[in-house]
Amino acid sequence: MKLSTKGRYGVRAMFDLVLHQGDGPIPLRSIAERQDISEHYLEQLIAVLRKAGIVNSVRGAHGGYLLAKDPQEITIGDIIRSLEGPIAPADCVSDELKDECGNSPDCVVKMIWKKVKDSIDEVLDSITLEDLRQEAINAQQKGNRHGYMYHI
Amino acid sequence: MKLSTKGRYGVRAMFDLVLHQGDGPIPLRSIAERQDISEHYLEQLIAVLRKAGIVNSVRGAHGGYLLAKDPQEITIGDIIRSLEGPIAPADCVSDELKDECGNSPDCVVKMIWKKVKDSIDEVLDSITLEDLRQEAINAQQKGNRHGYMYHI
DNA sequence: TACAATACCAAGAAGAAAACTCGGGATTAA
DNA sequence: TTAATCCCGAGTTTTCTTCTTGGTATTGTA
Repeated sequence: MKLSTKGRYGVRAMFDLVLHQGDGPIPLRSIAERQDISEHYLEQLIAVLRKAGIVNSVRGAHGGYLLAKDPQEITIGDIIRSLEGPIAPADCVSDELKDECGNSPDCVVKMIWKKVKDSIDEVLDSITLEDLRQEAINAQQKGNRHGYMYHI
Repeated sequence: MKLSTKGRYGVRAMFDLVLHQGDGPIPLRSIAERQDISEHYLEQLIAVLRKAGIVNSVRGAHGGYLLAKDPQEITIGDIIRSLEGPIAPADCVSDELKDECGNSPDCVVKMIWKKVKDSIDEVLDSITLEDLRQEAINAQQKGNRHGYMYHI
């Protein structure tokens, strides 16, 4: 039940982007350096986020990436689902994947996975990039220099 | 964010056990056959559950496995954490694993993982084997023959 | 006492998935 | 024209999952 680096790196990269909002296109290299992530690997991840409509890219010199929407319209769930696929502890409660089990709506065990899935979705969909930005600002104003550190 | 077969098989095996409570020790083979799980593989999983104090074993002919506690005292969280380790989307919010990040209590990204972890734990710890047994009985009484099917 | 049915144990094998790495091509501001 | 950037596809390494193999130990029963 651990997220892969895709989801974790992706969230950190988007957090980095929202903190640098307004500075024009942010080059991938600078995100990768600040977050200590392999540049080429992050490139693959951000390509997915671009295709999902979460970031826009600007090519050429002085190019980079920008959030494609307002930060309050991008949820952590959007980011993670783009990169990791549907959040589901078992395939039988995944929106996309078909499960091979009988798919009885009353399966007792399936109800467990459904509850877990719903609770994760609820948390992830309730947090936006704007929320993160605000929290980072608050932590910083409290004098906590590490408040906006970029952790795994 | 998918559970491995360890956690999923483990829950199904324990669900199987609680449904056959009172029938004396249940041989692993019969659980494996009903649940369509490799017997030798399930053996490894149930060994973990035995060491965690969730099941007891009876050796020799007519031996098998029994729940070690009352079903209302065994939560799905107990089963899954035994088999999969701590439930945490990232190591920095795992109880057992040390994380290499700065471990700032105010890390904005870490707060996300913490919320996810707490919400999963809350769901899994709120469901006991007795709950599953009751739901299986209810589904059966409603005439739903598949109500207690053993899904992934 | 023999034997069949069980639990218990350790090692390894095959495959899949994760986590990168590499080498280039296309675009654009200066 | 050049340097900085995005874009793309393929390959590699490592780790993890999932399951298999081949046993040994224990115990009820005929």
